[in-house]
Amino acid sequence: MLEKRLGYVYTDNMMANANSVNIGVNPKTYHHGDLRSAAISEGLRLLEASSVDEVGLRAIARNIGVSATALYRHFPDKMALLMALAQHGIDRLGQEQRAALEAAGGGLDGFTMAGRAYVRFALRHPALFRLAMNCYPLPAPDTDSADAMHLLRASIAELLPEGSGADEQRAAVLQCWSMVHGLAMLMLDGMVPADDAVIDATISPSYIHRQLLPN
Amino acid sequence: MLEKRLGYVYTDNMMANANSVNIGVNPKTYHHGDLRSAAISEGLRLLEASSVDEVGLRAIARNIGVSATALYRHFPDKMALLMALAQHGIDRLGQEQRAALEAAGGGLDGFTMAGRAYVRFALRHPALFRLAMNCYPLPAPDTDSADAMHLLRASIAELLPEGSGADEQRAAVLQCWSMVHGLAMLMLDGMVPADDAVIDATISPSYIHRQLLPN
DNA sequence: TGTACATCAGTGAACGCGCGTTCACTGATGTAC
DNA sequence: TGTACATCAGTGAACGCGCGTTCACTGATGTAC
Repeated sequence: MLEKRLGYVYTDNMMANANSVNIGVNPKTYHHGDLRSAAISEGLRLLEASSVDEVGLRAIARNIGVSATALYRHFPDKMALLMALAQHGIDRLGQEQRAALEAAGGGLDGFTMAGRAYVRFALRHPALFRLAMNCYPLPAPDTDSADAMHLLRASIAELLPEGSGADEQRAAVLQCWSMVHGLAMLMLDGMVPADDAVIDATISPSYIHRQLLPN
Repeated sequence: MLEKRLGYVYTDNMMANANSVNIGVNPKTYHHGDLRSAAISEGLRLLEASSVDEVGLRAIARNIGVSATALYRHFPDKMALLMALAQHGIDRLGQEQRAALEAAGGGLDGFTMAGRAYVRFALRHPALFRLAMNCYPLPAPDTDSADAMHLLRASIAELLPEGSGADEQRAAVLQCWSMVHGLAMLMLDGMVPADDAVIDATISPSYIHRQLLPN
């Protein structure tokens, strides 16, 4: 029994998560990757229920049933652990956006649904979303570096009227992203009620459509 | 000498700020209000150079030259102190927006300038802005409670085409506020370069104009 | 005018807390001979 | 096949840190008589 051998006290939930995280891990480093993914799973779980600054090395280690120092075999320091959590947040957000876009068949409606999915993700995972936004590095301005960014850019390019220049495209990208991101933050901070109907009314196809009209 | 009598070690800067904060204070509670405003001034000063979680009771008291416990004569706890700082942030932001609006003579241009002022304020006072957004209570949805909120609502109402309904107005308010707020947050978090030209290109009269077109 | 006294904004010591990180260590694993 | 050995993921104790908050206190202020 793996649990016994290493002295871990895994909960079922953690094992399930750890397994999903473990997919594709090099068998030779399986044991190594195991505590690492358990830590990340527990970090993500903590982020669901707490704010970012309640998630630390000690808290994660404690909940995993492992000494705090054990984590230093897998992360150079706390920052690295948080970065790993943030990366998961970015990935999940990107996946949900892409799924929403494709479920609606792309186009104006798909783009709208992707925006709504962004806000709903933020509301469902407030601490994870905040952490991801705080940690994610500045994507190079005009490259395909960030997945979600790329998706956004491609969708906008597709929707803009023919003959639109790079400047117009850039402005449209920022306007859409800002609006969606801003709505998410305002709702997270309690300045706007986190109401589903409000999301739909604010991020609407007609809004996007107007936004993409030629100047 | 006030400084000597109370044993405070005020810096010039603090006295200047404290005085401006003190305007209108009841003379009977002047001594009382004095340390209170010194604490707030120092808190605001610290927020200019640090992140929110480096600003605490002890840090403020230390910089003022006063024991940490002294602050408990003026604030029931740390939260109350942070709330007071947040309120100053809200007030200053509102003032700068109003000034920008009026300097441009209102209308579409004034509204645009107010939006840009919002983003620039956030970039100039990142920690204060974040604190204000984190602390500020949910304004009642359709009242005049929040000053900046009121300003925004009134401007939008003025700019919307005649015959627009309450729903359209509400949506337009949220769309504008979200976009501006989102741009501020994206720049604060380093996801978009904090570039003046980008602000102007993103928050433009033509964008606002399109946004206010009838559906 | 002088004195006794209540008020109350300050003090410093102490509390308990939880954090990130370091250190020397242990003991199971799996390999080389 | 059996044994010696290197590796390295774990351990628990300890470090220093800074925090918010409490406590009993002190001493200047200004008032009532």
